[in-house]
Amino acid sequence: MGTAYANVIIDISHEKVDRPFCYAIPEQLSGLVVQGSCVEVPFGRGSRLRKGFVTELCSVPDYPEEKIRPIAGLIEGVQVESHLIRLAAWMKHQYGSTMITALQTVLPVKKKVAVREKKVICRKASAEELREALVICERKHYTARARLLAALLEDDTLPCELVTGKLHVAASTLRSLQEQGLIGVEGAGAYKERLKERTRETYQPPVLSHRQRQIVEEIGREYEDGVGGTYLIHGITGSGKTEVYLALMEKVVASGKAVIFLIPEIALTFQTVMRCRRRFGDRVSFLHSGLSMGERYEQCQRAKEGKIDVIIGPRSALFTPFRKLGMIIIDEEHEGAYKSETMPKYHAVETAGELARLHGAGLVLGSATPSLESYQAAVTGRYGLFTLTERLTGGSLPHVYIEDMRRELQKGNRSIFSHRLRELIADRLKKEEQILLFLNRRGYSGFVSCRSCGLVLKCPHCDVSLSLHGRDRMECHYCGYGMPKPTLCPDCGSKYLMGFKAGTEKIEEQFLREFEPEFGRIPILRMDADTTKTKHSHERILAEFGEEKARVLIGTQMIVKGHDFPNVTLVGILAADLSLAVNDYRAAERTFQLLTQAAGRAGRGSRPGEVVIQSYQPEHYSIRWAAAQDYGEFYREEMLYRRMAGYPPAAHMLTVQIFDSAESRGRELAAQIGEKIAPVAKELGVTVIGPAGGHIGKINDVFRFSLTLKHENKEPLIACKDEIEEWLSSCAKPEKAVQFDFNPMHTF
DNA sequence: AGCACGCCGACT
DNA sequence: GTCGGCGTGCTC
Repeated sequence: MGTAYANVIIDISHEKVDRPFCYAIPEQLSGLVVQGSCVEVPFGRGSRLRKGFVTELCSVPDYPEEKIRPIAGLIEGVQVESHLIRLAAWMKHQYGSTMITALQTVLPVKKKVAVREKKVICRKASAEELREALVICERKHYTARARLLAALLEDDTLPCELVTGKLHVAASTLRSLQEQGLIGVEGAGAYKERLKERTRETYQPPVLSHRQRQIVEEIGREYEDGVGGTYLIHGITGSGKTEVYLALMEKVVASGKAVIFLIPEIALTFQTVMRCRRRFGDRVSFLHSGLSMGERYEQCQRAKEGKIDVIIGPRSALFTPFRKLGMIIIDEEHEGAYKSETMPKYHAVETAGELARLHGAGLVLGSATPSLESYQAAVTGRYGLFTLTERLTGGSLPHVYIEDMRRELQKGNRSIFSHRLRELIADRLKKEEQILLFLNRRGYSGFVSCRSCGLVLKCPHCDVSLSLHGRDRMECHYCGYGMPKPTLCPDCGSKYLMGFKAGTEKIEEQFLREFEPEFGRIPILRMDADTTKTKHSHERILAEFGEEKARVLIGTQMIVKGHDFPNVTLVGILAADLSLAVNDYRAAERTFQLLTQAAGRAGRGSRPGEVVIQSYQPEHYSIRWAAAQDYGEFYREEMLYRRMAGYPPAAHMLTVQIFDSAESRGRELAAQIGEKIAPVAKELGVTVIGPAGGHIGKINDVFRFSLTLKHENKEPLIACKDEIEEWLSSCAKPEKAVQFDFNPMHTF
């Protein structure tokens, strides 16, 4: 009898009860009640039965035993929530967090500020009866009732929030009036049942290429056979992956099941939205960060009621409560954005795998530069692998030049543009074709340093340098702290305090200096953290460039993701190796992905493109294979290094992150955790590295420490995590003090 | 959410 | 005093 109790989350839409309650499992239900079961439980003063879901089974109640009531009954049938609860439990186990936190990330938002299913109060009796009742109420000084009845004599239906709000009528008053049969409470849904029967435009899907059709047919066949497999579509940029996704989506929707389509948030372009709208009409829904709680709630409702077939959104779209899920599609599967930054730090690709398993659904991953994890799974046969190697437009792959910047320097070229890039830029400026200049460095913004003593101005709250914005303002990218740039060095008093401009800004300056004398005024757009601060500036800049309002676009990563500029025939990649400099096991992979993507931006139209990669270490394999557009060779070489060093996906890794506002206390906690797991780790053969200070020692006045655990398999690492979690709960540490990150995307 | 408890003002 | 409205807080 190990599981005599069950934690139950009551199915009421309110924050205050948005947590599990403990109930006893009666003997006749023993064994039948499982995680995710839908049960009836007595809740609240009057032992009214309410619907709830079992989140956990436990043997020891965490509540005074005499107050625990038994579960009244089991509701049969699979509810949408059952799958989500089991998914939450899986996430808690895999990534570490409390069950409540896992549930909160998975279960649809309880309405809170939501446009609560707008209810209306309506008159149920005749005006005559109402007037009589009103007279009685006035005599008895039932002021609230009188107010309501008087209002109902004016209008026979009133919005509920107006009644309970402006008229100050309590819910209990409403109920007693309802029992008297004077009023009725109705959902507004029936009230304003205006079905916008949007006649779906007769849509002609584009003709698929032979290869595209092959992929759709093969995955489609397995889908119809209920295989529930996982597939990786490795397709170069412009090879038409999206059309494959859309065709698959249509197949699944036609079979009566729903599709979840994940995209990295910034990749949701207007074109994607329109393409889906045309095919799925109002049965497709989009999820993005701009949605209010209410809108999100409404989408969940629509999904639950089966009014939506397709949801498109970032990783959180995974938790859309579809009753029947047929397929999950993840585009740009390698993107770091699919890993959650908050607890539980889940990876959407792995989580999608589990969700698909629970539903017996298919999982389709797509990328031009698959993550090593997915590609390994594909080549070892766990995933079905499909490749798309031809550009749809028929356009050939761009010609790629690698320029060794060390040699440029030897030849006396001290400019940031190599000789070849400069020639090609001049050529494009003459031909009126567009140029993309990509600086391979995220968040490389300017800093301020003293020429006299070498001091770099740092944020007082974080262990990072302040970046220069405009002429004389300094800001911290991590905590938002800002201050004016001092005129004198705060350390040595020297007046030679220099501001170094952000990378993109400097390139713009140099570009103009070198080319304006010859070509006159050149319209340039710049895209970086500085120019994309306001809300839609990101889209605006890309749109302007697309409309050819500028000849040149200079930017960091954000300019290379999924945008088609047919008139771009030259891509310059400056400092290709900058992303290799970071101390991170994924650096080479990220460099390869960025370079491949950037190169893929050239020659998407009818004219062939050229790409110049400038680097100080052109012999590096990630640069060489990116230039050759050879993913397979890159994969082989990179896997060799990962295997040698024991990094994912060759092995598994867990970073235990420790946060504390007091440095010594944090260091001590890290040491304690290290001691605590040492025996377990030794027994399981887990390698423990650290404790060590975080790569950035302090962010927002919170100090950071970490331990890194490695093992060939994931299970021993999970065991270590469980051990730490158990110890932590026994000494009542705040929940956020220790966090777990399995197979991290960045060094901590 | 929904229900009880308890305080407060107006009446048999 | 007592009745009922209305604010507050708890529900395993």
